[in-house]
Amino acid sequence: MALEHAILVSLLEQPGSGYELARRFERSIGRFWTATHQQIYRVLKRMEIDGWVVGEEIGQGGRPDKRSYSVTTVGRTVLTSWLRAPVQPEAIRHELAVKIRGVAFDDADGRAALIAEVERYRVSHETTLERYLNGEHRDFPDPRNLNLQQRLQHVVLRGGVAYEQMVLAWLDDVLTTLTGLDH
Amino acid sequence: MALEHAILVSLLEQPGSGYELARRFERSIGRFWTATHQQIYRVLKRMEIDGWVVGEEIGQGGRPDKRSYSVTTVGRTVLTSWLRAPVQPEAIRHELAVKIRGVAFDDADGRAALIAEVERYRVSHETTLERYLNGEHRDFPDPRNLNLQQRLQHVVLRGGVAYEQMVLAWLDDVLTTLTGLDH
DNA sequence: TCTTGCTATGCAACGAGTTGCATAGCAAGA
DNA sequence: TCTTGCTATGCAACTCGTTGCATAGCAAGA
Repeated sequence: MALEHAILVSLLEQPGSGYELARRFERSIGRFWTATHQQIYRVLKRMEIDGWVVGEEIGQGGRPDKRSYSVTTVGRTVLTSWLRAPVQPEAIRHELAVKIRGVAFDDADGRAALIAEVERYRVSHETTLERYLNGEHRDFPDPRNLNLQQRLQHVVLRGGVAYEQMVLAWLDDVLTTLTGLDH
Repeated sequence: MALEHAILVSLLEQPGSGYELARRFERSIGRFWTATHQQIYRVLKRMEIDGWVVGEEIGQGGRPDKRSYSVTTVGRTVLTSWLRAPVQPEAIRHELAVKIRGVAFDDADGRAALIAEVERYRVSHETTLERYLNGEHRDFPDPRNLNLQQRLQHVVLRGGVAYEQMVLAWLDDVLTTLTGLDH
């Protein structure tokens, strides 16, 4: 129910095609709301029928035409009324936590394999954190001098940074615990 | 695809009925993997057909019979092979982050409403953190003296605590940012 | 006595999300 | 020249997850 709203926010920040939205979801918005291009195309079509967005066919000579979407006043109204609705509690699904508890029922080999997995997983989170920090330096070089939209984007990015740092610290705790099992 | 595995872990820790599993998912396992009773009943049935678990009908005189499930050797094998598979990156879906970015396209009223929402949301996370800390004191009073299973459960719980503390700190950052917009 | 709430399981319908595949032309490099 | 990869959109089939409803008896309190 909320993909629509994430799309509205993204299109208000910058109009664009389904394809462009899909790429943004891989980067910026996708940090806190994932979606594939399939979902996005399907939802965009429904949103256009409902009058939340309008698509404009743009021929590009050679390449397939693209439909660039922008938000209508109806769409804006939908968004603002959603903004005033209660925030739903997040549904956390952390596969690694299940695996950690599950490894109690595996042997030393399984525990060794999990340690290797956690280390690999740790590297990917380290990479994500670096990407966030680079983006922060690039997009917000002077945090004291930002407009309203940028300040809001910045505080969301700081949330991403805090999340990654927390995960890394916890993964260290996990590794210490796992290696300490066969003391 | 992973609900099955969360159920296997939960049933290995303690066999039980679909109903009991649903309650555990509201508490312990549900911290990092949510599921409703509907999902659990459906998946349990499929798991029994596939031979991962066996159900034993237990009459209780008066109340409806319950089916208590436990994990078969097949189920254990399924679990251990899943434990050795790569950890999938988590799909983060954080509605509040979308709303924060969206509030750039709303007026001062909308921003005031969001501040109230964030405060309400903060209280619920404070409650969750307290519940975790109480559980930690109750279940792990002497952290130096735990068996393997308890040490693994403890490190997962510490992850939950770290997550809630991170969220609370970030929400304070969000509130400062939001109230500072109309300086 | 009547209502509320708990244990215990389940159907049916729907909506959300994933996966595989298909089309189609252009650009860049091996 | 051939392959790979990118832009750009979409169908079809499937699985996952949610919501509303239904049944049924017991226990506890108003």
